Amino acid sequence: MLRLNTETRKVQIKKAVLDIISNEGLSKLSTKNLAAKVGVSEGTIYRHFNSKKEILLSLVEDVYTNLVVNQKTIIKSDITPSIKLFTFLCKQIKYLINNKGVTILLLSEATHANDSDLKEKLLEILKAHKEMLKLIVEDGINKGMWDENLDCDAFVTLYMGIPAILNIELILNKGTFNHENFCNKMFTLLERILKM
Amino acid sequence: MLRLNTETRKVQIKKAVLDIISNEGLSKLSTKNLAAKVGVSEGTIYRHFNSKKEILLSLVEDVYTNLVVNQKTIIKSDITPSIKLFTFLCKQIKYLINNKGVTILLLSEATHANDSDLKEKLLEILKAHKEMLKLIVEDGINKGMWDENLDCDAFVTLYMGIPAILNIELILNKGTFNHENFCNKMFTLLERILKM
DNA sequence: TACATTTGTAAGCGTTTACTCACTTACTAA
DNA sequence: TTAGTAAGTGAGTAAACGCTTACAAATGTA
Repeated sequence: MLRLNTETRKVQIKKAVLDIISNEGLSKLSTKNLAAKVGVSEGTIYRHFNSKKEILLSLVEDVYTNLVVNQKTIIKSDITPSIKLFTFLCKQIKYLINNKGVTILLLSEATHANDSDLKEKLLEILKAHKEMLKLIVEDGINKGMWDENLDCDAFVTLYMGIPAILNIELILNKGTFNHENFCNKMFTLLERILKM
Repeated sequence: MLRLNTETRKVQIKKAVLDIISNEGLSKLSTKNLAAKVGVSEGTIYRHFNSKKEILLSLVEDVYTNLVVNQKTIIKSDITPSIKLFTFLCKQIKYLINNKGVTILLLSEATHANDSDLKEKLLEILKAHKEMLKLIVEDGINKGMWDENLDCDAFVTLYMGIPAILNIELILNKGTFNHENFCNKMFTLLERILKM
């Protein structure tokens, strides 16, 4: 009977959640399936979390920390808007590829989660991304590098489509998909919109 | 006891499916909930379809007919590539707004449906859209209207992000979202990419 | 060593799931 | 009028769902 402390188990459980979501889909995320994936009994899951919903909430909390807080350091850094945008895109795509389940949570559950707490948190993450991106674009315009006539909000919306379509692209180009290549191509197109 | 023929009921049931998906989410699409929405008993659902899966398959078949086949008429029509692209975008967005559940099916289920038949059909619709769009772009390039150095595939990928992010935008801009405005804004950005 | 605390388990709880079936009701055509 | 058929019903199924609990085993501390 292997015994691990609750912090270690919590990490294991949340990792297993993302694993199940990305490989089997949200509908297969049952507590039974989850326990099996971690390698413990169902009771053990409830030793460390009070409910299934609490697991997802904790997971989304982690996403906020790892993705949003991390991205904020890019905004603050002292680099050109162009490199900022490129770095922002690359970091985001890299994170979402390494945590595929997150994209599904963000885009499926945010639109109609049963639980409004979870939905609110997920929308917060999306809004935070849009705001950060807007800061980068406005910075570039103010510095006279990008077109001041650009519709900033529209650009941000179009940008957000990139993470939204990522999972589909991963399936359609299975095998040949290249992370860096993808980022470069998307950035090239974005630059064409921004340029004066 | 209201009696309707099977064709009428099938239409009702599939409409109810989209209704539930867009208003309550995929997880609430139970046969019990579905029967209640249609206003019949659960047994009646199984009088017209053999399984829940069969309902979804038939629904996706309809989407292919109504969306893909319809879009093909745009490709064949005798208008400039620019207007073709705009019409293509508008028709697609309009359809997805009127059938919100379709977007969720297309993008959530296509990535990890349990049923591979359904997944395959959904991916087919996505591929068909990409191919049609590619034809429009290549036409524009060949006619010397758009930049020949453009990465066609990358453009198509970026475009597909628009329907992918649509549902999120509908929630984030609830109340103020305007269909025509959205299409115009997105098209303006796309044109900036395409221009020489 | 003694004992409290933390972690893990197996069995089982009530509810919901997709689906079935024996039966009833409405329509159609001979 | 009657017989055949298509459509609808309500009670039921086994399996899966999220979750609980009584108890056992490992660990920390005295």
